[in-house]
Amino acid sequence: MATIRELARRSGVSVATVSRVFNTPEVVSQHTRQRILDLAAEIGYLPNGSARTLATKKSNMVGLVWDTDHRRPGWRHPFLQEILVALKTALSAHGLNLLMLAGHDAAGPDDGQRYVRAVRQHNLDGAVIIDNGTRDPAVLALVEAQVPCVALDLRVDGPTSTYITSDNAGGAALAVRHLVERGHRRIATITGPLRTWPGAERLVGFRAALAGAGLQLADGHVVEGDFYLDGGHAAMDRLLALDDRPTAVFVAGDEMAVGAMRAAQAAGLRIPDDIAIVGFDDIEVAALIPPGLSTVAQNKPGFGTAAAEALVAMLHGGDDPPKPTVLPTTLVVRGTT
Amino acid sequence: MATIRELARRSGVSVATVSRVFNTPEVVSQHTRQRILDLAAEIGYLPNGSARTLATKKSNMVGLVWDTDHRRPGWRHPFLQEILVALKTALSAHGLNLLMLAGHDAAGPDDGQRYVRAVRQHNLDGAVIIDNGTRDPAVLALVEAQVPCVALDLRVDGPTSTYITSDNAGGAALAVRHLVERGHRRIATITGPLRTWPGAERLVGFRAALAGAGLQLADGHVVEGDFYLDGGHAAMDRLLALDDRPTAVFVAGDEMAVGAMRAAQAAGLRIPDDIAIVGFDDIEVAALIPPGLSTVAQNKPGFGTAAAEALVAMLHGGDDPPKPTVLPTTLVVRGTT
DNA sequence: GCCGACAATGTAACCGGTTTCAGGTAACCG
DNA sequence: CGGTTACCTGAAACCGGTTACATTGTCGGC
Repeated sequence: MATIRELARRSGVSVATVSRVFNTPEVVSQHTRQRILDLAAEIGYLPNGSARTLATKKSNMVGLVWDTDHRRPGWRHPFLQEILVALKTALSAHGLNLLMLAGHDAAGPDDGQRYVRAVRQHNLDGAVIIDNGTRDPAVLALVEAQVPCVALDLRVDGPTSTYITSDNAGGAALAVRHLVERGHRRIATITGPLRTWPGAERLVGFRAALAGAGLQLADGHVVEGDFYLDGGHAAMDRLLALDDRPTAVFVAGDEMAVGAMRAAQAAGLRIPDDIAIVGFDDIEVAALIPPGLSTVAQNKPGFGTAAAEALVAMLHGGDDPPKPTVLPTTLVVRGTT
Repeated sequence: MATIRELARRSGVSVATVSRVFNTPEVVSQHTRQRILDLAAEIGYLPNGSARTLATKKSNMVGLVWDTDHRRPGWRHPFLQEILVALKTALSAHGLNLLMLAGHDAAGPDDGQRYVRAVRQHNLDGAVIIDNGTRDPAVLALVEAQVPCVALDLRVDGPTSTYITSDNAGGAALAVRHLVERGHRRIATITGPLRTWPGAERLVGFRAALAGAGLQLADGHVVEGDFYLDGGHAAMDRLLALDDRPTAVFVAGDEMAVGAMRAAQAAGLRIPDDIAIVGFDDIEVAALIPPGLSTVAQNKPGFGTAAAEALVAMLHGGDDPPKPTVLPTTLVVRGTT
C-alpha cells in the first residue's frame, strides 16, 4: 500500500507538496504536479481516508438514520428504495458517502445518545434522517448536538437542521377537490397516525379543503389509521358501519388504501360506484391493483435529491439557517374514483 | 472533544493503559479499569474511529455495493428493503457498520477499480454485493483484489468471497410440480435474463422438473424476459400467440408475473381457469393483486442475515474458504393456480 | 534471601495524512 | 543594485489512537 511518503520519496519532493497536489493543486507548479500525478497513478497511490479524516476532522461521510422500528417488525418506508437511489446519487456527486447508522438494534447502552455517539466517533459531517414516524429522542439529540441534519417527513429545525416534506396539506386538498368534482358530498378520511407529521398535515389539508368546498364533516368520518394495510382495512370497516356511510374516502396512505379497498370489496361494495377512494403516496401497487388506485403522488426522488442539496448547502454554504423544502404533489387519477 | 491523552492525564495513568481498557480490558487491573471507565463516562470520552482505523487498519465498516444501474433508471431490487433491514441489524450486532458505496454515478474516472479504490481508501473490512443483474467488472475487481466479499444472487467465489442465493432451481421445481399436480401438461416459462444467475438457474430447475415429470417442452415455450413488468407482459403476449398455447406458465419473477397476468386478462383469458401462473419472489403485490399470485417465496431476511454471518465468519474466522449459502424456497399457493 | 515468573503499567514509535511557518528563488521596480 | 513581492517548496508539529518493548513490583519456590 503506497503511502504519501513513499510517493514523495520517489518523486523527489516533500510530503507537503504531494499533499498539496491532492488538496490545493493550484498552488503547486504545473510541472511538479503532473509528475506527481503520473507517478501516483503508476504506483497506485490513494490518499488514506482515515488519516485524512483524522487530520481534518471531516470525513466526507454522512450518516443515514433509518431506524427500523423494533416495536414494529414489519416497519417499511413506503418508498425507501427510490429515496435511497436518489440520495446516494446526489450525495456522491458531491463526493459524500452514506453510512448507515445502527439504531435500536445496536449493541451497547441506549441513553438516547446513540446517533450522536456514532456521529462523533466517525467524524460524520452530517446526517439524513428518514422518519421512523415518531419523534425519537435519539434523533432530537442529534439536532440538539448541532449536527447538520436533514430530516425527511419529520419536522425538525434549528440552526443546523432542516427538513424535506411533501406538500401534505396541499395534496390532501387535491384529493378532496377531485372527489368533490366527481360529485361527492359525504367524504370521510382515514388518517395516518396523528403524532406523525404527514399524518397530521394530511388531516389538516383534508379539513381545510372540505371547508373550502362548503362541506360538512360528519361525525365519525375521521378515523385514525396506522399507515399499514390491516389498519386501513379496520378503519374502513368502521366507516362502513356508520349510518351515514360516506360515498368517498380520502385515505392518507396507499398501503392503507389497499386495505380499505379490500374492506369495501369484502362488504360487497363496488369501487368506485358505491364508494370512491383516493390514496396518498403512489406506491407501486397503486397502479397494479385493479381498478387502479387514484392517489396523490409524492415526488420520491425529490426527497433524496433535496436532502442531499440541503445537506451540502449546510456543509459548504453560509451560516444562514437552511430553509425547509416542500415538494409539490400531483394527483394521479385511476380507477377508484 | 475529549481525547485519550486528556482522559489519561485526568485519571493519572498513561495513554497505553487507557487504550487497553477499551481493547484488552482483561489485562488491566479491576481497580484502574473501573476508575478510567467512570471518568470516561463522566467527561464523555469516545475513542476516535479514524485514529483507531489508522492505527489498526480495520475500520469495522463494510461496503455495500448496490449499483443502481445507470443503463436502467428504474432498476429496483425486488426486496431491497427487507435485505437491508436484516443486513444492518445482523451487522450491527457484530459491531459492523454499512457504508454505501457509490457506483457508476460517482465522480472521477471509472476504470473498473472504483469499488476497490473505495475499499482501500476507507480501509473497509469487506463488502456486500447486491447483484445488479450483471457481472460488473468493477465487482469482479473487488473479489480479485482479495477483499472479503459476499454477493447476493451473484455467483462469485474464491478464497475471500462467497455468495448467498435462494434455491432457484429447487424453487422452480416446486412451481412445476405444483402445476403438474393441478393437472397441467403444457407448461411454459418466462425466464429472467439468462445472463443473470437467478435467471439461468430457474430455467435449469424448470427444465429438470419438467423432464422429471415426463413432460415435453414445446417449441417457443421458453421466453426470455427481463424481470420487469412490461417485459413480462410482452413475453406473455408471445406465448399466447402460439398455436399450442400453454395452459400454465412459470414466470421467473413476480413483477413479470404481474405483467403476464395483465397480458392474459387483456387477451380475455380467465386466471386460473384458462391459464395458470406461478411467479417467483413473493413480493408485496403478489398477495394484493387479485386473485392473488401463487408464487415461490424467497427468504428475504435470510439474505441479509446470511450475508452478515458469512462476512463475519470470513473476518473473524479461520482461513478455510467460506461456503456459499443456499436458502430454501417455499411455495405459496394463491389464486392464480 | 535470591531468582524467575507474572501481573500491571509506562515509554515511545508508528499509522498516513494536513497545515503552519519559514526559506529560497526569480522577477520586478525604482 | 538593493528591496519587495510572488511563487513554489520543505521541515516539522500535529491529529488521536495502538502496540512492541521496557520497567517495576509482588509473590512463590527453593
